[in-house]
Amino acid sequence: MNKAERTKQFIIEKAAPIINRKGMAGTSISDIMEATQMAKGGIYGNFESKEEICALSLDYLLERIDTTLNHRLADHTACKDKLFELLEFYKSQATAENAFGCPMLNFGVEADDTNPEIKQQISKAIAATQARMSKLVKKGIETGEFKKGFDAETFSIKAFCMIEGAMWATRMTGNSKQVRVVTDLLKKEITDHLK
Amino acid sequence: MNKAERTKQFIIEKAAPIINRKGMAGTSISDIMEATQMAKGGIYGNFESKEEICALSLDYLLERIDTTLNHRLADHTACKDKLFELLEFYKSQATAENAFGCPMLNFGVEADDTNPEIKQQISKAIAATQARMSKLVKKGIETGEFKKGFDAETFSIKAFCMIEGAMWATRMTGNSKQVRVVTDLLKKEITDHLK
DNA sequence: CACTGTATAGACCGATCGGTCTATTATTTT
DNA sequence: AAAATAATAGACCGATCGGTCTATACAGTG
Repeated sequence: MNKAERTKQFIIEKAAPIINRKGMAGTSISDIMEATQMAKGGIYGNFESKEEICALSLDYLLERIDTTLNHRLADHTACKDKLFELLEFYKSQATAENAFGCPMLNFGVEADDTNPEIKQQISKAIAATQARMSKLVKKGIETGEFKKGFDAETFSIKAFCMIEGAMWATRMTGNSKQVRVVTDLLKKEITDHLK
Repeated sequence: MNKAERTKQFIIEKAAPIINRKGMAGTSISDIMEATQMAKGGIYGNFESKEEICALSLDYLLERIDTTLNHRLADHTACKDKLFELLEFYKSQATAENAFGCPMLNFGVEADDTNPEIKQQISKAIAATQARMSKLVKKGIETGEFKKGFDAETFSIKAFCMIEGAMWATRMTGNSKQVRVVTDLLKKEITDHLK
């Protein structure tokens, strides 16, 4: 990584959490200047536009979640344990002090009706997230861990929607009950499908 | 309603859908000027600030959903039918051409971490929405329509999170499957709890 | 119809927006 | 170390932001 690439990465790492928190329209270049302690020319020497910074920030946030999740799931062998770990991860994200909501939801809600490119990024991320869960269920069936009646696709859609909705509701109401009820229900459903 | 009140209402009715679509930060006064065909002085003669317009727009959107839902539910007597109608309403909102996502979600995501007043409005709306479902389940148990084991609070939390998540996911992916799967699952759960 | 008070238009304000450009400073390469 | 190249600072740009103010137009009342 040469200087330019390192600087680019540095700016994205500083900008991404701010954009996730304040939104794309709500974040100004001066916010990013302040966070990076760089002048405007320094920023624009590395990016074409604010839009590009937003898109790359979203990529960065999504990738970070993906790798974190990959590492955590690798600690377990049983599909049930992997699914449980996944649920715990999202639950912790909803209540964590330093987390400011799911980037998919945050960027997606703003991009809807205004930014087709970002919307496309989100659409892919949703598919990938649901596919991860679906694969875990399917693999669990293959290995004989889960009953054959466990519908992978239905479960992954349901679980995804419930988790996203619950993380948001918990943040809004300041009440962790929402996410707790949801993760408990999903855990029970997984357990019920164990052989 | 005198002139001032009528004008105020008129502005909110024009502004609310725009703000719901483009966001609070993403909507400018000039957008509202264009939609209302009024000059800046005309707008600011009726409101103190853009913030006030946003807050009142949110109130308007929430109330409109509330009254629409009240009317629709009044068409049915059985709690099961009321719950089904409620699910159908949300489903139609997710796929409707003229709807631009749930105002609770749209405003809430943006207000999180930046606008405590709006966040408070959303928090109350979430509680009211869940309470509506919870009451329908409880009433159904009282009237002997539902089995006693139907947990009203758990169901309302789960259903709410699933619906919000699914409406959003359907809008993002452009695939109505998300909301279809979710409403079907919830309908099945309701049916399963019929005596 | 005239009078009076309210409501609106639109010029105007300073601040800030995203973005550009050049002089200067770092970093590489020789 | 010197020369060549890449990267940054910050003044600057026009456009637009939210918001104010006053002259004018309108509505409601006698």
